[in-house]
Amino acid sequence: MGQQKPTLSAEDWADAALEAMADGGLDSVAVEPLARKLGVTKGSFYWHFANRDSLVRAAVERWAQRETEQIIERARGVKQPRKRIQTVFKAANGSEREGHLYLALAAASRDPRVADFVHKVSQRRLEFLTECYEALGLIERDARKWATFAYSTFLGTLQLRRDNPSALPAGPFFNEYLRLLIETLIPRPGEQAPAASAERAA
Amino acid sequence: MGQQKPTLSAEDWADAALEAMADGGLDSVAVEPLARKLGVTKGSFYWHFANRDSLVRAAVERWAQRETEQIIERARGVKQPRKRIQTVFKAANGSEREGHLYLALAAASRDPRVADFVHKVSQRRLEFLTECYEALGLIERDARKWATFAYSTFLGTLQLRRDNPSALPAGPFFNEYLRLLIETLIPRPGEQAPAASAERAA
DNA sequence: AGTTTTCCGTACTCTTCCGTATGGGCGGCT
DNA sequence: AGCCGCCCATACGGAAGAGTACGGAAAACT
Repeated sequence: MGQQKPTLSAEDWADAALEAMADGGLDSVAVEPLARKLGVTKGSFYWHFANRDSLVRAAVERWAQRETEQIIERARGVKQPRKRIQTVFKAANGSEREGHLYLALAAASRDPRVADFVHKVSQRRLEFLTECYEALGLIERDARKWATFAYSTFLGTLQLRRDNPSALPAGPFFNEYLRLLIETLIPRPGEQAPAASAERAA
Repeated sequence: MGQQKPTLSAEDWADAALEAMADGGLDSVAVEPLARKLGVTKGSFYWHFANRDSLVRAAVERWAQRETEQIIERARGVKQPRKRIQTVFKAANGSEREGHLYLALAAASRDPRVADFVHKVSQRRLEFLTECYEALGLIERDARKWATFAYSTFLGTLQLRRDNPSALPAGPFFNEYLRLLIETLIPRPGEQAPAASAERAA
C-alpha cells in the first residue's frame, strides 16, 4: 500500500486535517492525534506550522481552492446550459467524500476561520448556477430564484444521504430520482415554464 | 429578566445542553462551561446526571421528542393535504433556532448517541410528508419521491440560511420565493402532474 | 427539635491537548 | 571531513475539562 514518504510536507498535514474534519468536525483537527495518525510526533507539525490555527486556515483555504475551481471547471466545458446544470448535479452527487467534507465545514461556519470560505464557495456555486439558468433564457431575477432552489435541493440531498441514507432511493432508482429532480428543477425554455413568474389559470 | 430559580432540574441542564449545541456543536456541551452559564458548579451537575454521556443522551432524546410530536401536530389539524404541506413548510422555515439545532445535531450524526435520533426525526418527517402526498392522489412510489424531494429542499434552505443568508431573498421576497418552492414541489392533483412518473411528449 | 433528603460548593486527581525548548539524525554542499 | 539546514523526537509546562470525594446549607419530613 502507500509507501512511507521519507518526509512530510505542509500539504500532507493539511490533507490529513481535512480528512479529520470530514469525519469528526473541526474540533477533531487536533495536532497530536493527527501526528499519531501520520506516524510522527508534534515535533514535525510545529516545524511546518506555527500553531493549530495556521493548520486550520491552510486546510480550509486548500479546500476552498479545490472546491471553487475543480468542480465548476468540470462543467464549464459543456455547451448546452441544460446539460451543464445536469453535469453539476451529477458531479456534486458523485463524490461522497467531498459532500461529507462540505457538510462538516458548513457545520463549523460559526468559526470565523471557516465562515468566509464556506460563504465564498456557496456563493461561487450559486453564481455559476445562476449563469446557467440565465443561459437557459431566464431573466436574472428568476434565474437567481431557480439557482437557489436547485442548490438548496442539492444541499439537502447531500445531508439526507449522510443522516438517513435509507430514505434515498437505492441503486438504479436513485438515477430515476435524480431525473425527477432535474426535470423539475430545470424549467423548459420554450414551454410554459411552471410558475416562472407566478401566474397560473385556475 | 428571568428570575433565578431556587434549584435546577435535570431538564434545565438538558435545555442548556441543547442551547449550547445550537451554537457550538456537540463538542461544546461541556459540564463546566454549562455550569458557569447556569451560575452553579459541577457539584450540581453530578447530582442530576451520572456523567456527561447521560446529559448528551437526555438532551438529544428531549429534542427528538419535541421535534417528532410538536411540529407535526401543528400541521395535522389542517384538512386539505395541499394546505397541510404548506403549513409544514412555513412552520419549519419559521423557527430559526430549531433549524440551527437540527443542523447541529445532524452534523454530529456520526456520534452513536445522536445518530439514531436524527435518523428517527427525519424518518418521521418523511413519512408524514409522504402521507400528505398520498392524500394528494399520488401512488406511494411517487409520493415518497416527492416527499424526499421536498424535504431535501427544506433541509438545504435551512443550511443556506445559516451559511449564506444573503443568498436567500430578503424580507417580502422570501415569501415569493417560498411560493415558487411550494408551487413546484406540490404537483397539482388533476392537472398534468409534471413528470409524476416520467413520460413527457417531446 | 432532630433527622433525613435535596441540592450544590470545594478541592482534589487524571487525561488530553496546545505550545515551547532543545537536541539529534541525516543528506547536501564545500 | 566538516558544516549547515531540513525534519523530526523528546521532554517539559500549562490550560481545560471529566470524574470523585467530601462537606455543608437549607428545606422537608416526622
